[in-house]
Amino acid sequence: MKNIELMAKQLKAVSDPNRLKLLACLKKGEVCACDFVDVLNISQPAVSQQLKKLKEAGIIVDRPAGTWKHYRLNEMQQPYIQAIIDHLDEISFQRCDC
Amino acid sequence: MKNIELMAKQLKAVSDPNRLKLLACLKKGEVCACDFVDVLNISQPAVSQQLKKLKEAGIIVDRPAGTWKHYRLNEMQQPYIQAIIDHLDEISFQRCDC
DNA sequence: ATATTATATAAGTAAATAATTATACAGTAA
DNA sequence: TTACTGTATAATTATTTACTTATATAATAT
Repeated sequence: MKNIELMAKQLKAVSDPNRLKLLACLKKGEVCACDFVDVLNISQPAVSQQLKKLKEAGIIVDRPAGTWKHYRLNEMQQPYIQAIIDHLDEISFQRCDC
Repeated sequence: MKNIELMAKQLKAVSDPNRLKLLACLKKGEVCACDFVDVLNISQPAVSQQLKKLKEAGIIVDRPAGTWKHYRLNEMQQPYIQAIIDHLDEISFQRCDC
């Protein structure tokens, strides 16, 4: 895949309000997948699908933790993705007890 | 419109290979709309529609010049858009005689 | 005025997107 | 084992997207 195609794919992954909110939640560190349902106010499968897109674009990574799955930002980002993350205001939310 | 919605709209405008190529062509300065048809290898109306999306997102501006229309990057960009432009390699192309 | 040229808009279409509900899968606990 | 819980996948649907061709608009030239 050409460079510009890869860039377009990554940008497409972040060009959605719900996925930007996911990134905003992740600015402080790891978050349990279950917490996102209340933040976005969409169904659990929808959250799962959005997380998948960010993961496939290499922007976030996951870590299984028993029944749960914790997500965090990839520590290495393309500069243009990092600039987007930097520009997002953090979103605070109610955490589950996992 | 909330901040994050505006951000998503701008990012959506640049999350397409053809529109990224348009920006890459514009890095050096003004370009006549007609030149883009050969660069993207799509129809003239398709080019016109893609330029419109970038313009509506505030990323490029146009300047009528007789029958022609010249496009250039907006001099003020959001930092996350500027980072994308900075990351693009310039594209050189055959210029028309307008 | 008409003809020509560059660009924009309209209408239509195939593919992609983002949600939904239903179901499957995986790990933990009894 | 079975039951329960968190997450992922499948199937469906409405909307959006990015083209196409055809047509309209606007400026220039004759």
